[in-house]
Amino acid sequence: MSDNQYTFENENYKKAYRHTTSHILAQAVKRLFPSAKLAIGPAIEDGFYYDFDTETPFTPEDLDALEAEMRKIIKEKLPLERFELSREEAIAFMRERQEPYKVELIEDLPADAVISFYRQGDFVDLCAGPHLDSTARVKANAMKLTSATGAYWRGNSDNKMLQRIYGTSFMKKDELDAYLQRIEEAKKRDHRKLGRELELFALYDEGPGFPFFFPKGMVIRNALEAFWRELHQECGYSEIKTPIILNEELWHRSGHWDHYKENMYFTQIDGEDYAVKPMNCPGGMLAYKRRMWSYKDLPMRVGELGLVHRHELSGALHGLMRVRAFTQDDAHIFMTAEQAEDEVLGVIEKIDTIYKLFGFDYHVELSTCPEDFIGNDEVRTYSESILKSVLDKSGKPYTLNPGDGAFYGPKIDFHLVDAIGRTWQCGTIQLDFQMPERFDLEYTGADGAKHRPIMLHTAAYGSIERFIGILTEHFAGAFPLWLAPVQVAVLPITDRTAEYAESVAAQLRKAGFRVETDTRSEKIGYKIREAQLQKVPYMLVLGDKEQEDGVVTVRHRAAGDLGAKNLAELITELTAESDTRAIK
RNA sequence: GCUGAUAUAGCUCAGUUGGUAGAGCAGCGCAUUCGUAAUGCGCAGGUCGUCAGUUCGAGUCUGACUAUCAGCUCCA
Repeated sequence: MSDNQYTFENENYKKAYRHTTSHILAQAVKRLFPSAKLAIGPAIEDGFYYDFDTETPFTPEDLDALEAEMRKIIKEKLPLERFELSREEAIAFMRERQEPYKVELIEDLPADAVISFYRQGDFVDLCAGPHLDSTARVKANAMKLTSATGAYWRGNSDNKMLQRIYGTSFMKKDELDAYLQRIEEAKKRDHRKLGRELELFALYDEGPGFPFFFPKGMVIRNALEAFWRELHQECGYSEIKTPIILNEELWHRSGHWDHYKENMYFTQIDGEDYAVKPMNCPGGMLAYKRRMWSYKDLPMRVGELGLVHRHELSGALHGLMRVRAFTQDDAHIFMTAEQAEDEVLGVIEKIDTIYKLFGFDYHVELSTCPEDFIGNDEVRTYSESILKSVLDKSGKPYTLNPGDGAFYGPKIDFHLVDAIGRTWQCGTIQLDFQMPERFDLEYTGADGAKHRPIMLHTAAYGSIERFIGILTEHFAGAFPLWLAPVQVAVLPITDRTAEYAESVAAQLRKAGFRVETDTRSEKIGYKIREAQLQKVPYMLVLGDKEQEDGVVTVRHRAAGDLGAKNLAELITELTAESDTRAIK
């Protein structure tokens, strides 16, 4: 065994350590709330949780008391002992202890299974293990119960809601402190807070899930869209715009009525039923059908920044990350089956280009067809094999996500990793044989006969709104120059240099920069403070000296005072920084 | 949608055992003309989320609704 067996470098040890902490929590709950029924309590990403069935929810005071009890249990140095029972013995054992959820769990295990338990003092739990050998191994001052919430038994909203306690534990207090600090940092970066402070966007009670974008937020939106158009033009895409409201009949044809009705908004026009689009593809199908195409026209790559509306559950809404109206950077590629691999590879490269530009790391998931897949088994196998083959050839590592694809086909998802290590699902590539079938899409082949194309549905940002939310948190509001709502703040020191400041600002504007001039009769320190808080990339401090020498003194929001520069020289530098979309 | 919590000025928050609201910042005015993260003084700003109820009297107590927050479920 290696020396690092007993460290968090060892994933298995970390899991066992936290799982043991969760057993200590359960033991504490049984001591303080003897009537509580045990459900499950695994180790998770940043800690652990345990679900209990209790008459009343846990209060913050309960959590404090439980933490104290847990420390006691650690002090008692209880050994953890494993023992095994047969299925019948195990069920009888848990019946006797009046643990109905444990009984249910055991009943779901195979008949010949050997069932293991762990005992620590008076507490026994059904558990596969492994565990630490003693409660004393858990560091009493490096664990914390973080929250108590409701959670459904077995994650199913038809089941009873249980009380879940979340907690975390580390081997050293320093590590716990660092973890708590990271949570604080995430709070500071919260896009809902920054969006308001930087006047980018906001959500109002009048429109739950329907975000407002203010002028500064629109600068970012427009810059992202401009970049999207530029890149897609280079990659051979054309662009369309399809209607937001379309006849209900269309949604029956597309299958959305059967598979997505619960999430759709409906309306009536002149006595006819219409639906607000939750996805852009049906509109894209109609656009394709405007005329007959030749095999020479394929692959046909068509983009659409399409505004979609989805009725999300009220409790699921979250700032810009989860909204009810958003713009997808949708792209549809109509092609032959032979072209599929090359096209998928092309999209993977395109998405890679976009994420790298923002400094995002990412990982890839392959989701196979779900249970309610609308195609036959042959198509299911074939389409899944195409995506798998491309991923294997691309050499990108990926994980498998069985049954998580769209109702019309399998998909490749891109989860990007932000500046503080959180992941977000954004990009997607979905392979679809079904929509072309349902919409009777055709092209004329070299043989003069009519053939059916297949298609890809793809998105890189996923949703512009969510992407802006992620970018806001990723950069903590300090957007790179090309995205910054105000790129340069011109700050005259006294009224004497106000006119000079205006002329500097005018030249910057002429060079294409977004500039604000602060001519209020405030001290320079105050003006700098405001510009810093607004995370403006560059500040130009202009006093009598600068005016006399015809230069500007440059301050960067992160690098600080950069000294005096010739304005023309600065414009050249900033133009390069902006045009290359550099992160500084 | 479900469980729990919260809702007072543009923002962040006070508001004691029920006796019809206060601070800081932001805003506006005046003075100040200043060299790299907050100049001073003054002014204005709220039917206390909404609707009912209890009470002589409700920001404060009760109920319903709405929104938000932490999760569950779901997902771009």
